[in-house]
Amino acid sequence: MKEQGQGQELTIQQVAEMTGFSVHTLRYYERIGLMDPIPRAKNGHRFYQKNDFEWIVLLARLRNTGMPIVQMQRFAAMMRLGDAGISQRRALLEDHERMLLEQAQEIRQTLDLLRDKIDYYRSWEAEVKGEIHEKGG
Amino acid sequence: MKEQGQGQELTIQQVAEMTGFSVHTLRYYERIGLMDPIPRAKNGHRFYQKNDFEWIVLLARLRNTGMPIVQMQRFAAMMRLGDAGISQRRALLEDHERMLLEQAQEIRQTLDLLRDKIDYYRSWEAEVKGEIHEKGG
DNA sequence: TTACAAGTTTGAGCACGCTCTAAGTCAATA
DNA sequence: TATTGACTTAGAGCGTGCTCAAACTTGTAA
Repeated sequence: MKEQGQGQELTIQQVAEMTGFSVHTLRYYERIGLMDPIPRAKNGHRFYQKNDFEWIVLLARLRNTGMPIVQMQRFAAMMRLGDAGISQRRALLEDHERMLLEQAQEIRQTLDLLRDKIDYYRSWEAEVKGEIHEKGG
Repeated sequence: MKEQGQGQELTIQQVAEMTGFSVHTLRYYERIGLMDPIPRAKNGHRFYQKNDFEWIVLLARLRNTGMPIVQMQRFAAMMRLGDAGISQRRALLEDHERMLLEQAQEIRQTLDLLRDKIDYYRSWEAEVKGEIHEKGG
């Protein structure tokens, strides 16, 4: 029995490979309420559907950009509220958007600094090499 | 005795305020070798000089952009090598540069996604509001 | 039918990066 | 002289986010 329904199911391994989460982490996230309970096959194994997968991809993006678990839990809770949670969900995403803009600026400034230093090291290396060359003949 | 030398010294408090690190963290960083030992006044209090301060600002940028402590320790060790450490230092900074470029891309993609969702929520909110308005008269 | 691979659960363990505590020193002020 | 406040040290403690361990079930392949 390789397929359970319309053949759209993914095993936990497959989801792990596709999202970058470990299987441990996927189970952990389900445990702490970041996902609704994933449907199980008769043998107890999870099978993930398309909409589960898309939710996990969203979680991955949020997590990879530094959203704390507790905030993702709040977001998941708002999802369960349906209409009643829309404004809160928007507010939470707008908060994260602001965070990312700040993060992006810090990265830009640090990239500028790094490039200055790298250039400086490069010229220093050239100089040292030049001296060695002179010394060496 | 408010000033110790040319009046360029900073207390640990001042450095903390200026860099965003806590005084605890500044002492911790010194302990674990991220900074050379900071000179002390007769009473044992640290006084930070301009070059100490600049090094700490660099540490702050690296840390704020996600460089792990152990990598900063390697970088600090390379500083102590002088000329011999230049190429390694450049390589380490180039590694971090690459990391930041990836991070920046992840942020851009996530910002796109967030904006889509925020727009979607906004239109959803307008719709729900509209229905309430109709119902309410 | 025996072995193996892939999954399950609950709970413990761990790496990282601080953060705090306790006990003490010192200089300035009331 | 007593108190206050900012600092010192060494070491313990803690929050976050996984990550692993142990014991078990199930389905497939030899």
